Amino acid sequence: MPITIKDVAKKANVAPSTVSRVIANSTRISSKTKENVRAAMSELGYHPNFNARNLVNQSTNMLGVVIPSASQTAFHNPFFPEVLRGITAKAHEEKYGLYVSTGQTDREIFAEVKEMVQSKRVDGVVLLYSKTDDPLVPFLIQESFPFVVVGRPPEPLLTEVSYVNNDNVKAAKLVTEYLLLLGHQDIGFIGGQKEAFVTLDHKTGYAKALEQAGVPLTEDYLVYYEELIEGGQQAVIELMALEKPPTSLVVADDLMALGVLRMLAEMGISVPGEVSVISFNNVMVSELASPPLTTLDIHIYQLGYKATELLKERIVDPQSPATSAVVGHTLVKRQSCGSRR
Amino acid sequence: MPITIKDVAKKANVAPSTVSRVIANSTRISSKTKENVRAAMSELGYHPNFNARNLVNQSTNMLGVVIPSASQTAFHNPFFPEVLRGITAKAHEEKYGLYVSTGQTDREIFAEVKEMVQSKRVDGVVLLYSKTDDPLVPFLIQESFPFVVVGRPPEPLLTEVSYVNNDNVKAAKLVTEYLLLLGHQDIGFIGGQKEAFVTLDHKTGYAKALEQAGVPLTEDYLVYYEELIEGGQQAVIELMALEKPPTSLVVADDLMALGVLRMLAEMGISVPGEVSVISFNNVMVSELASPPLTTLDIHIYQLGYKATELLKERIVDPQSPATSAVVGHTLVKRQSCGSRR
DNA sequence: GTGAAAGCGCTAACAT
DNA sequence: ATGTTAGCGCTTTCAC
Repeated sequence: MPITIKDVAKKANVAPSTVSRVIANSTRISSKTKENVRAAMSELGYHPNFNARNLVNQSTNMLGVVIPSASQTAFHNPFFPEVLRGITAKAHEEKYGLYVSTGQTDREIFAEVKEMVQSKRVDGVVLLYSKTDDPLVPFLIQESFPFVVVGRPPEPLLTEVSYVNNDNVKAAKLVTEYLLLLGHQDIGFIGGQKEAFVTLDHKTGYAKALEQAGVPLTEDYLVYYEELIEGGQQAVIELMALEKPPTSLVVADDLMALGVLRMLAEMGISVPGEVSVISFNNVMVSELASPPLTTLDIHIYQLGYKATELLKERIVDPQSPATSAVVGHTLVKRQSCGSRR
Repeated sequence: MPITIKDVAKKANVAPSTVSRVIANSTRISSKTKENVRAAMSELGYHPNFNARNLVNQSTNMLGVVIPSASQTAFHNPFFPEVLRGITAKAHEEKYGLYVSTGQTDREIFAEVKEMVQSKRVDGVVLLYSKTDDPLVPFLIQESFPFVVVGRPPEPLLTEVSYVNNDNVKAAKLVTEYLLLLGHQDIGFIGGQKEAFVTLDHKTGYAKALEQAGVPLTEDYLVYYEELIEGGQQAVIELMALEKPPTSLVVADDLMALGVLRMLAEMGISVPGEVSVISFNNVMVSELASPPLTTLDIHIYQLGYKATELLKERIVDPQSPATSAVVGHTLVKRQSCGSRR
């Protein structure tokens, strides 16, 4: 039989409400009573029951974190642990608990989110991805439930939802320009999942850079695979089999790039001697690749941290307009890119 | 104003208790009433409020997951995402939600666990580590709160707490013997955190193998560092500076081993030509090392999955005796070990 | 088979 | 500054 607020009240000779006020540290309680009550609390080993508190407060101090359905694979990509670190840090600062989704398929996840929203398991939701035609975003809007997405929502909703993102267009443009300046003309583009906004944006930035440099875009140079080692390997096969294979590669993700490097090595193609490789994310392993990967650091941790910050705002004031934040990027030059002159 | 059980009751012309029974799918409700009530529920878009339910049931259907305090760094080690995958999978099967700890220091974590236990935020706890003199285990025992540890508890508590572990002694013995059989005599031991039980066990297995082979143990060959790239690098410096440096290395963790490989490469020492390296865990990146790491797969996913299974048993029947499970290991031979003959 | 009513542990008017 | 009281939304005896 656990100790309740009533037990404390009795022990301290006050009303339950007084105890409640002491817990909330209300200013309208004399410091003497506070002392007494606190003494009684610790003497009895009292601890507030969160379920009771949640029920009356209609909130749980929990944040839901939704990891994409590819999570079996997703968790293999260091991106997720890293965003999680950022989310965790801010959540902890704000005294929020984290409820992580465990669904394995899109349908399961949708059901789970629905449940956590409608059953009020959490006060807000962080979506760790965004892709075209995702049902979650419309659902959350319709329920007018606080949420934030890491990445960006579809164009028409840009002003309606809070999100934090990199400027992926600019990012892709930058890396492409870097390759261009190194003298490369034949630049392959190894994109990630085709439905992901980040992929679309990368493509746009890549195309812009080429256009601006007056280099025609070769459709054959555009390939799309999952952000996994295997994806990178397959992409290389596809690209290197071309009549005129590219001399440099823009790769959507470090992990993919590792696959790329590996396949290239197997083919006896030297990096950066014959082919240059540049990728995105700057996940830890990119440093350990051989050669160490030149990559664009997108500040993943910040992404998570900022997202949680925005989410908190929305929870505290649900009426507040949707806001967004752009996290910068920085080029980390290592040894996978070489000059073509 | 959310829809409550009362609204449904009114709509269906029954009492709230009846609705409750329908939710619980009680057998003592006529199927006709069930139909009616369910119709009313979906028509109104009713969803049970978990906080209310939790309050009366005195449970939350949540599992707490405690990640070690080194989590800033820990999350960098793919071990954690991988156990999490296992936990997640089983939790989802059993319809449990996951509440992950967000504390950054040992003290914060302890406070957090205390809070989640005493405030009944979760029904049980998974401890993702175990080290000597950890206060969490005694605390949870004292509170007689259901929990399970991944790894092993201190000897005296072995029968009191549920845990799932590898046979780390045997594992370390195996890898050491492998090196021995390849003709190595001078085998360095790069352990992880000194307080961790896994480290102690590794050390024991290593020593056993040497003893059994009649090879004297050289104290200088034993070094301990954090399970991180940097740790591996420093360890190599320490070991290679010895008058008679080892010709092979048993490394506590793949990530460390990457650091080892790297530092060795910088020193111009070839692997496996001059020095052989073998490690534990078989985390994805070990395959991508150059040379690809020979490592002992400890089935991390299984560890998490099994742990959750045991935890569930304890929650369902808190009186049941503590149980434990041992997860096997398999040697994954790749290219970082060579013969010495 | 179904309803009435009490109560899980807490908070927040409202009263004093 | 403190006590009284009425719920929060649900489950569960106990009636009938």
